[in-house]
Amino acid sequence: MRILAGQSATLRVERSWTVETPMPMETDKASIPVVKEETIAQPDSAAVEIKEEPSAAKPAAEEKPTTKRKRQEDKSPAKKPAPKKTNNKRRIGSSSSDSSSSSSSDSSDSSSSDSSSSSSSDSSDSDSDDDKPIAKRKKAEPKKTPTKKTPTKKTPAKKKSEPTPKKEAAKKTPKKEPVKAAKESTPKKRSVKKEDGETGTETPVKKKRGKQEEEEEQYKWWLESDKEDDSVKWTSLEHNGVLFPPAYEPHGVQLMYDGKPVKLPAEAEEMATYFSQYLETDHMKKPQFKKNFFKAFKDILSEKDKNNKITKFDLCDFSLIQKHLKDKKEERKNRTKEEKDKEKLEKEMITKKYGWAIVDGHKQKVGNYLVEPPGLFLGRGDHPKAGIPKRRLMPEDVTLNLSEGAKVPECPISGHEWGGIVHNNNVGWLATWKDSIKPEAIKYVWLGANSRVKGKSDIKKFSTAQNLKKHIKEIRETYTKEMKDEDDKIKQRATALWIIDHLALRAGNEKDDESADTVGCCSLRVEHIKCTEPTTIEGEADGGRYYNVVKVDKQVFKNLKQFQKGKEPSDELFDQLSTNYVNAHLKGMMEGLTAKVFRTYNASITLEKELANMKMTDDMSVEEKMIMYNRANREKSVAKGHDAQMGKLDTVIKDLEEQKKKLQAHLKAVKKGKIPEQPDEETEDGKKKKKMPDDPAKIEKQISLIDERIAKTEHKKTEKDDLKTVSLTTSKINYIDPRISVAWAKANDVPIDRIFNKTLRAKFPWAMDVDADWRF
DNA sequence: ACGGCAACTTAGGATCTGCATC
DNA sequence: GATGCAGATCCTAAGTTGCCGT
Repeated sequence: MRILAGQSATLRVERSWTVETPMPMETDKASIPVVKEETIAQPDSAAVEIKEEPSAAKPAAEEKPTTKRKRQEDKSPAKKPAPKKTNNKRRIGSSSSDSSSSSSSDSSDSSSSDSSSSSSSDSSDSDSDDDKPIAKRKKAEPKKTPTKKTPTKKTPAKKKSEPTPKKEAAKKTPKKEPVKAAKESTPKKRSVKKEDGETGTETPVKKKRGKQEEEEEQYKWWLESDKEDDSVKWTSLEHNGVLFPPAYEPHGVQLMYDGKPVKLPAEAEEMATYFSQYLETDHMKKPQFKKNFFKAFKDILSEKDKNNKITKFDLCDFSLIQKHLKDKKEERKNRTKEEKDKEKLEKEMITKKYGWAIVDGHKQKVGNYLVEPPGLFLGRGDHPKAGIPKRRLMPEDVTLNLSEGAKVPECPISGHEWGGIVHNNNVGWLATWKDSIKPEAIKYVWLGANSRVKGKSDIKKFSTAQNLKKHIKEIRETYTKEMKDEDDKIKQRATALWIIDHLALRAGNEKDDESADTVGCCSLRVEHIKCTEPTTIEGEADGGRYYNVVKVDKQVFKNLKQFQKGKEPSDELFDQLSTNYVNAHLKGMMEGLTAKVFRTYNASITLEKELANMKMTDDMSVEEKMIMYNRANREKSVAKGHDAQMGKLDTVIKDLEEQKKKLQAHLKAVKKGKIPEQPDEETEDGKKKKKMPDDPAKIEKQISLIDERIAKTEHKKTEKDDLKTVSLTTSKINYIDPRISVAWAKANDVPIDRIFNKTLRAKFPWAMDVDADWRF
């Protein structure tokens, strides 16, 4: 099992966060051991043992059938597809007008471009500035339950996991919200936008293209006063649906089975092809992956050919297909400029069509508009379902969400129909479907990270974290006190909170055994915590175990011991807790507070503190200032300790050392006059292993070469350790309030683009306006 | 008060890109 | 030009949380 990722990061982090914590946990690794025992506690959080998974086969088997079944059902389109009702004509086509793809690349939206040509689009941009009003303006007509009804999610339909497609709505009653929405926006007009465009009338006036192109780029939604109800995500939504990957084109390359070429049926060939692309990856090290794949492969083979003879994985040789894939890749790399340009153009056309949605009159980027292509499931860790083929999605699998009046996008695959159309403005997704491998998993197409909907929720996240600042003292005092409560449940809760606060462990929901085995706070098991003497070493990562020692205060130490007492290693440490329970309690202490808020809060407050600690002087160059900034950030990212890249270096070193040992042994033998037999071996990736030379001098030379490489790798490792900016991006994206960095940059005259890359800037446009003295 | 599902966020591997180097 | 990298970006698995029904 793996401990939740976040956690590991946490550990180190803690150090920095110390400041704020009531009980300072100073400690650096070094110090740890020294501390007096009682105080110290060292929960090792994470020991991770990789556990082997249950038999892979079984899940696979079941899965498949399901899929199939599902497919059939889907067929029924259910739902009335198009509520189109009124007018609406499509803007769709038009929008595509030209526009620049280029723009797209740039941050926000380049929407402007299009304006020129198509009416529709332009309108959008122009709107941006002024339009806000526009959007709201009319809307009237659909009055009826327009959006309202939307709320119905398809939910009702589904009852349990029935594959039943969506039936849309069961109409759940619209909750009141919708109502509200409706009334508020009295004037609303629905998708005015398009109309405008089409008509070309009024709106255009103001839009006047000219500059607009440039200005429009930004729709400053964060400046809008928003009294609107949070639960209503839009009043009008139009988009062009989703894109499906092209159908599989058989290449005819054969599989070698037991030394003989076999022509595979297209379906099997497709599956074999997906598998072949992973031949040289770590996925091959997971037996489960191969097992699951092969089971599915055999099934499809026997379905297509009653006399299928391919039954043993070990007799399959995919190298021809692999070779073919490599050739194709090579070919792609060598495309001529014209070919590349042509492709680029095609891509732009596609983006133009699918990459945008019109939300309340504003053109906003869509996230992943391409539905997940078929392929093998790549679970992380030792996932029991790794390697199972994900089936190809068809329009029938997909439900779209758009305005009631909006035009329903044409189904991109002829002869097929959308699985359903809903009008739910209480949710932010544009399209959804069920995962074929994990039926309980639902996939979505969302608006882009820089869209209003996503941005608003980001702001909300950070303001909740800011709010925690006001309550943290009391919360900490409370749980510190409660750690001594006689009621075990409260005691557990308090202890868990301590862990969540200090270690940034995730909440830790329950999971079934069909999932990867990871744990978070509430699902920690007795075996994960080891309360040892102070001498334990910290941060030892080897093999599959992640080991970490953290100093905790006396009470926590005592409590953990108590909770472990009398339990089996596999028992839950906090047997009385559930994430629901813990979150409910948190909510009682502060509105909107949940376990994950602590991570955001701690990460943000720490950065702000670290930045404040950096002594900045006016004569520093930007470069020097950046060093300071990175150092402040590092305090946190360092927490990560061994990350993937470091792990890789470790592996390299280990491999080299092993090789060295072998050579040394070989050398010894040779010197003694016996030359050992060296069987033909194959390395994992199927390449022939080179035999070791029998000449002592050569062997020695090889050894010294290896020594050199080891030294080099070690050096690299140190360097990396030092810089460790790793995952900085992640924290910037997810946890740290961007305004902290922006304010710092302004205060120190550092250009924003030195701190935030393009993606970040696009994601946080709302943070760019803060003043230099803004404080979290 | 709980469990399950839907919706949404976050993490981290896979891929792509641009750039430095050989 | 081919290579190798690292950072940016894409993609989607795997979390969390709210809500709703029982």
